[in-house]
Amino acid sequence: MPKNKKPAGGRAQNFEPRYGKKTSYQDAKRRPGQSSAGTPGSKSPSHRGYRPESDEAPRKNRWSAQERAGRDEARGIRSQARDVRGPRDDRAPRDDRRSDAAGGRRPYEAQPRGDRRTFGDARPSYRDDRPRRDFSDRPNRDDRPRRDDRPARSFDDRPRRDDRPARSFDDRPRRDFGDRPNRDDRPRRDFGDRPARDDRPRRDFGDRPARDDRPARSFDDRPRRDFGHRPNRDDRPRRDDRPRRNDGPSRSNWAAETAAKAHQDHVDTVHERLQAEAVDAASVAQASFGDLGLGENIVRQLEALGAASPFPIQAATIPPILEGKDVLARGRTGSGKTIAFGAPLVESILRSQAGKRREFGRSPKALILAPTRELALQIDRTVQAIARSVGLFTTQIYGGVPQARQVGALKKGVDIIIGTPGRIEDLQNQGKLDLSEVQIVVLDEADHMSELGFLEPMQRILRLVQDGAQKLLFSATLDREVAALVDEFLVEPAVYEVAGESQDTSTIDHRVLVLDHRDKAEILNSLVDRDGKTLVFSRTRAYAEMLAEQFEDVGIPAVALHGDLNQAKRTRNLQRLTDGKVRVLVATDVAARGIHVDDIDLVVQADAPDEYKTYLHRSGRTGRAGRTGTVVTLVTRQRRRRMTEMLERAEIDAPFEDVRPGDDLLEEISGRQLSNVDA
DNA sequence: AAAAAAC
Repeated sequence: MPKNKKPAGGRAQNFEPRYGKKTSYQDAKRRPGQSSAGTPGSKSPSHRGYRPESDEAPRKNRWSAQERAGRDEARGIRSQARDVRGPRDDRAPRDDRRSDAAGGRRPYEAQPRGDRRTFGDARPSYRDDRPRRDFSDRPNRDDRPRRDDRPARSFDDRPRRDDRPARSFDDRPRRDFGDRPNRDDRPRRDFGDRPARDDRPRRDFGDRPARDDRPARSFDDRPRRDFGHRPNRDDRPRRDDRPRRNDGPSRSNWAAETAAKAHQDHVDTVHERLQAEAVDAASVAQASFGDLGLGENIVRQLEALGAASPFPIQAATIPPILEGKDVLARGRTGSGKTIAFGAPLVESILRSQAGKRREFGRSPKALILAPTRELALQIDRTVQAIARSVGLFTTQIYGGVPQARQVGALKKGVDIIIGTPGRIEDLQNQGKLDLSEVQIVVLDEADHMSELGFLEPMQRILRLVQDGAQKLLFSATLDREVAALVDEFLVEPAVYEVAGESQDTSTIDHRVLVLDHRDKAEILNSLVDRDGKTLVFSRTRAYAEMLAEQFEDVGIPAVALHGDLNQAKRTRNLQRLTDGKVRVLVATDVAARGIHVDDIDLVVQADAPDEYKTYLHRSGRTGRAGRTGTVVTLVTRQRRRRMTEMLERAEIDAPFEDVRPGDDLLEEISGRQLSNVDA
């Protein structure tokens, strides 16, 4: 494990910020349809709204870190080190807590479960241990005491909706492109006018001919392939200086791929650049965050977050980002990408604001975009902590929650916006968000943000930002798919990746179970009936929901995470897994990318993914920061061939094993992790 | 084809 030099600082991304004093503001969670709204929990165990008295006190912890952070943000409250649980020290103790709360491992049958969950929001019934769950939706009740201090906020913002001008996509700016012939040949066209071109060696637009042959963009081919034929070779001179390169296994793989699939075009260029820089990353691995150019406060905060010294991807990207370059970076899952862009972003904004007053109502100077709300929340947890260490403010702008709080924060003035495309565009169109002063834009999961449904919104947003703004694109699977954005918005981007990050050096153990469809349910039950945290992926929302119910039916506490749930439930269910209140989360691909939960040691793909990139991202929910983890993919016999091909594209070696209910193999997989006693 | 992202 070359790049995991400091697994110690490992979970840098999962720390929780210190929360300021909590306020009782909870309108975001209260739902109109909530039946018990306003009344205290029932004293009767049989009542749907039952809430044991003993829950009262501890209940406060129910608020998720992000909710609290968001609330504080809105109220402009400074954090006060009142952490109930330290940033990352909560991990160890949490396990213990878990076993208590969950009652330890129990066989399916053993689980006493009250009435079947009624589906609405509350499926409290079966979990004796967690009655308050239902209340989650209505936070108010519980913490009500606080209400006193703080007037409850009601959806005052709601009304605005009306005044809100409808968003019409028609007026989109991109029209300009009309003149560009490019779409087809798109990439180079732009560069033609751009001066950058000249100095920019890696762009091999010249050879682009490849494009032609490759009319359809296939996502299948991974990006790296490209490197093989990349013309860049020219700039390669650097390689000499950096020895690492050679060792980088990834390189050779790419070369091989390239040879096999030389049809790729411009993207290749980008990638090539990556390799070259990768060497650098390694060479600077010994540098400290301070050496890389970050200020004292930020360095101290990073340390508090568990990031004592920079990971390779961080060492590689921080300097160029501080220099103001546009950067493309690829670092495999769990390699510390959030800090890689978050820390230098804060440092840069800080420098640009040096000597200036923090004015009320100032427009945001940086924008960080993510594909899902959960990821946006998670990124904010890291970036907000860093930003606040130097007096800068962040706010989350994403959908599914009332706008009021977000708009309120914007009115006061924030420095960094972290959010999802839809709401950002929405508020911008309403005139409540001014992006004209944005100096740095980050696209996390950039390749995903360049896919069909995301590309146009991203283009519209980027066009609202001043031309000179710095652009940073990050992803574990960065490939040519980002070309559409790179070509239009980036100038001479530097590309980075960490050498040696091949799947061979991964800490993830991959296996494929071949089964009969009729045995699937039973086999899944066996796999998730374990002590460690398990993340199960399904292809559809309906199946995710169904599986969660199925697991609960056999006594295995489980929650679901997918787009059919309201944001409160999504946030809460993910938090439950993070807290360890449940050890099984069944999710759609909404949780495939970026989400970091410590200690997920088993990822089960109830439905095999269709794309190798999806496979890599889902797998990446485990084995983070050098930890070990297992990924099990269930396939029927008919799908073996497809699965084999996909694994090849992902460059993953995984044994295929036939399995039937009751096989020891299942126990081995499910029990092997963690403190298993059966072993 | 599904999922995600605004209301």
